[in-house]
Amino acid sequence: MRTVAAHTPADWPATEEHARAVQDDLRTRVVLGEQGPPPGTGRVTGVDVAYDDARDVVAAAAVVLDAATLDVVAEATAVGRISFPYVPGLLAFREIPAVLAALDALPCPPGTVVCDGYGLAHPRRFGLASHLGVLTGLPTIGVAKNPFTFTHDEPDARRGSTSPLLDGAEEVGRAVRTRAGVKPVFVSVGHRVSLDNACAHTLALAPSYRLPETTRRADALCREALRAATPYPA
DNA sequence: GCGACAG
DNA sequence: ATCTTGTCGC
Repeated sequence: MRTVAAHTPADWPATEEHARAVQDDLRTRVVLGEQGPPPGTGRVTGVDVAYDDARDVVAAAAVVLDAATLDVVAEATAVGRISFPYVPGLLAFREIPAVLAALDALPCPPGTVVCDGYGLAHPRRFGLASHLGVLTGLPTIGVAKNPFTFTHDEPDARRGSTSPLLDGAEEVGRAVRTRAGVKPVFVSVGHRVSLDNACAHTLALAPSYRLPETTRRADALCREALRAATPYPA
């Protein structure tokens, strides 16, 4: 497993206003017409990020799984300085530099990338998963643990049931029940994947727990990387 | 103006 | 995200 240094690009937005302008520019490049790779085939990569705000340290992890077996095929981590404060709607600017570094450190192609957070389900329709997809060209989906500012009806209690995630009358994603009787996860399209396919991927990746194996593995790994790397730079 | 708000 | 032990329940 490889650990690399993550660097915030020199032209990274320093203000919320600038960050929003970047989103409004990049959003035009999201590809929505493709269905994306079928679930259970090829590789699927989970990415996640952990923070130590007090020490200004961020750690990202990318974990590649065999989509058919959910076995870990490869892992990489990246450690750096925090590139942006947490602002609802601007999460990508906080997570992306470290995530890109972790993806770059992988020894193999990531396949479809599963993000912690949203894609299209976003105030400007350009959440973390969409942003990462546009920057990498990879198929991406967003799986979030909370409904953010959106509304939804409770899906049926059985595993596999879904209900629309709504911004007013517009379906921006779906609440997906990955475990019977347990709070659903909130799935949205990132880039080059349809919503139906994103939901199918999510279910295929979560046979035993609420969260997809991709995010569970990436979450555990980035926390470990944060513990091992603090403080940074050493 | 106030409250809500992915991670 | 992060601070944090035990505890109730399937």
